[in-house]
Amino acid sequence: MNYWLMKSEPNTFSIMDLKNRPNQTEHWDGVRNYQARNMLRDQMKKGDLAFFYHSNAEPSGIAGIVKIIKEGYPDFKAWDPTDDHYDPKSTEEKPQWYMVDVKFEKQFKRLISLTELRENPALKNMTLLRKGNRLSIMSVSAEEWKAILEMI
DNA sequence: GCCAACGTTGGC
DNA sequence: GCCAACGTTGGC
Repeated sequence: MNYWLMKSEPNTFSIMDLKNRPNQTEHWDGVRNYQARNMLRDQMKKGDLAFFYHSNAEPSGIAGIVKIIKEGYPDFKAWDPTDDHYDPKSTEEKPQWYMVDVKFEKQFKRLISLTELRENPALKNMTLLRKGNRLSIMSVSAEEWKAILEMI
């Protein structure tokens, strides 16, 4: 069982949007970075939990938790020329990009802001807080996961 | 294989 | 809107 953090811009897709989806389930598509792709494809397992992080938000921070309900499979939106995330390098025979399916698990009573996360000494080595880290999918250690839950 | 130019992310 | 930090592209 692994823990993760997944970023989304709430203007595009927020935790409330996920909560309001049929079955509270959605594809986590559109990841176009190889490091993040590898985690989606190879490491995320059914039943893993992930923080839903709101990026480019006011404020940015962790809004809640989702569960991985389907492991990595080809991101078919990369094959659709009319889609914003279309990538001609990806084909059905040789998919370049992968996605997982997630299900809404819970929304925190309040958002834990990036500022608060930075102020927690238990999180000082967290990937999210490292300078220049722009990955949209990150691994979270069990210790970090626990420390964040205690901040609610 | 190097690296400059360009594009993107995302905090502020 | 600015810009630092990265990732990608493509000429050589």
